Amino acid sequence: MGKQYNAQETEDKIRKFWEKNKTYKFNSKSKKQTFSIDTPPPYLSGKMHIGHAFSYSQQDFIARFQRMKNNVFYPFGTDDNGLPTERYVEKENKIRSKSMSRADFINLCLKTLKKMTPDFIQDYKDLGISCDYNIYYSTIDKNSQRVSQQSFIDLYKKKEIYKKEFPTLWCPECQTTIAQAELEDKEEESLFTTLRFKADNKDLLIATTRPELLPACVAVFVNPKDKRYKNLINKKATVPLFNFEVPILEDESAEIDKGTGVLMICSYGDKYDVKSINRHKLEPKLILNPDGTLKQTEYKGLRVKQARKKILEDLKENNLIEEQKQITHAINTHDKCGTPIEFITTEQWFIKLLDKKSKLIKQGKKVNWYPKYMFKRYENWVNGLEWDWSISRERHFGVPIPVWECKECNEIILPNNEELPVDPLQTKKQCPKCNKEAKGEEKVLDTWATSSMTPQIASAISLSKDKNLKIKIPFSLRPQAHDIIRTWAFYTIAKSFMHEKEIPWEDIMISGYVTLSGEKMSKSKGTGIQPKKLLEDYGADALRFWAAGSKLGNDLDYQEKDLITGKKFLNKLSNASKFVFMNLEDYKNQKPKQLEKIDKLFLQKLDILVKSATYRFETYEYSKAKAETEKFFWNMFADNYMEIVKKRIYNQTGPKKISAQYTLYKSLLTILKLIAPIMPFITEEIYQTYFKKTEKQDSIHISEWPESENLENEKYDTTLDAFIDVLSKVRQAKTKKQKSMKSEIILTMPEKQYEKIKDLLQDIQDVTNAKEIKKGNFKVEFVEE
RNA sequence: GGUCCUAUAGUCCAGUGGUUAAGACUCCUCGUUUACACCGAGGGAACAGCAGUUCGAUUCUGCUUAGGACCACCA
Repeated sequence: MGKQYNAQETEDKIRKFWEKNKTYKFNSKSKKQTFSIDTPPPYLSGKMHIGHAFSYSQQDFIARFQRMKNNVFYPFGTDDNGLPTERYVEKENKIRSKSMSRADFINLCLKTLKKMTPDFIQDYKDLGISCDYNIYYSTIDKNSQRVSQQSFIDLYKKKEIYKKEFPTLWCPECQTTIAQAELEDKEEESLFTTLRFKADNKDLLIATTRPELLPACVAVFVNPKDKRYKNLINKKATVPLFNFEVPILEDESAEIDKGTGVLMICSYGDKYDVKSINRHKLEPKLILNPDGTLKQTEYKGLRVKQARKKILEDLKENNLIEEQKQITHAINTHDKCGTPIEFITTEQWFIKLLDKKSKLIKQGKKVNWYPKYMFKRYENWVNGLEWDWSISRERHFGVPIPVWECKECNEIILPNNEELPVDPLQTKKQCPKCNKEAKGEEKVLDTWATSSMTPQIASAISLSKDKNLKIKIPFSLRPQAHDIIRTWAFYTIAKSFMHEKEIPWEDIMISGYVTLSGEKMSKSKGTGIQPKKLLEDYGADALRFWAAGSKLGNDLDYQEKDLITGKKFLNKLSNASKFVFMNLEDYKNQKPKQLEKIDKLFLQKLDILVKSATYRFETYEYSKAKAETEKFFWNMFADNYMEIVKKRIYNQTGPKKISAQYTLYKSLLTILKLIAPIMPFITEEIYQTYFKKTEKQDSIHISEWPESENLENEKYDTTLDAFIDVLSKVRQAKTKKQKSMKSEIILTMPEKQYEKIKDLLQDIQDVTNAKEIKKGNFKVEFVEE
């Protein structure tokens, strides 16, 4: 090592060392307790994002800490299921998925994924994420498909799954059902038009933003308390332009002062319509095709927006518009493509959720949330659920729904466990009842239906590698970001509850976001910050150092200066280690019979740090562990202790020197271990360079976490604090006089102070370069040359 | 509109019912070359506002303001 620490070079070397030694391989024979982590599988799309670097670093801090205490099960997966992958593969291969068979398209996806996966995973390895990459799954691989299909079959048998024709949230762009969790608000400009309906030969004014749904109008609502319309109740209204009659009904949900107080119910404009139509048992008029075009009338074939425009023109021509104004309002869109959603009646598969809301909240409560308040978000979401989980998707790429339906008697046929994973479009089945051929289900499962099984998937993978190895549910930990509490965390809890009657993990840690000048980073903002570039410029340790800068769950502003600080820390650590071992050449790794008092006091301080840092890591407060260790190292160890022992090390021989050497060795090793989870590369480098020959373990990351020596009963000795106080005063005096720290002095201190540190007089003399120490009023005199 | 989070130097970020309110970057002064100028010593600089609880509030409570997240509304 030179004077300056070269992160890039070292990290490259260390990375290879870990790979060669299989440092992070899960040890199935270990007698230690297993700490199992339900690693988030990232979407395999493009390069690693700074947000990923942030949250994966945070979970890795915990994984590495636990690895030094327990046996860590830390798999790695990629989420290759679903629309983003489908889109990516279509683009990459310049094809349309619907123009080929499902099996062919899945194969193409798998081929494309295989090509890009290694590069993608490399980013995580470069960051030092310490997964066992051999315990790898893709959410579309055979094992995942099997687990996912088993889940479907199990829930079907438990009568938790049903099929129903129902107006569901529909994306006309992706042409598939979506779940409530996939909705995203979007502000949109819209025309708010007040139309002239007719009732009792008079105008009945109704406002709407969706005139294209006029042909689907099935009723008009007014509030029973609304005096204006009382006489119209149960009469008929005529729909403008289309000239058919609909009933005027009273409904308490109609708000008197909203719009004109009258509203039209169409099939279906929004979920309010869906509910209203059900409540009043009205016959829906379905006018939308799955591709978002209109069915009937002369507007047939027009897309929603085109139809709206045309109908408005025609309304205007016929003088049926009373008023029109521009408004902005929020509309629900599909989070994957931003297309406004519609309600379209199709036959879909559902998992029952609404019947177990309170039980799911109870399950959520059993999980330890870090930070605690994140549970509220879970609870709010579950309380707000309005639909069961629609799990079928009209897509090509995904886990096939493993059922056949008899064409004759509609009997549902399930596959046997040995057949899984199965594609019902590839395998033919006959109805056991009527012997007729059954039709394979064409739909695939919602991606969350599969990724909500990650504990079971990872567990199955490990079992396939080692027959004796069953990773139990609940896992120890789920790490994830807060934006997917309502999806990933929620669905996983729901699935484990329905399958195992268990919580999926004991703890859940939720990381915050990376912000830029206080604002949330978004893909649209582009953000020129690429982890890859940062790794090249500053190294993974520095990036991780930054990621350890905010407490769990908090957002953190990205600032380049924090990486510079990290880099400085690396340099300091590297240099301090160099100093220590320069002075340990004649040290035989022996514990001295008698420790010098100041060494003992210093080790006591170190012990307090160990205790605190351990507690911090155990409760996921890695940022505090890091801050405390960082401060101790720089201030206590480097600036104070090292200065204090310099002279003794240089000039003394025998027990006094050995005591200092022992203390330096032990404290440096301890500090390295405490900071190793945060900065794995440099700590490994120092360990390999200096400690390896005397320490047993091959890698610092599988070495024992430092034990605190249980000083509870021992009273804390404040002598060292008093000592440092004196030292600090002397330094102050030297600075004021603009003298060198090495300048020789005569030190006078009060009786009380003198008595307090009387066992450490030699040390204070050494570190302050005092020629003489006297009692009296505090005074620093300089010895002139 | 509802729920939740956040508010500390120019910037980022700790922490506390009584503290000289910590650290980093920046700024100023000085020092230093047998670990380190990516250094050392020292200095300057902060508890959003208003009320309440309290002997005492930056810390607890309420409100206000600002920012953020999630949800709802979208006639």
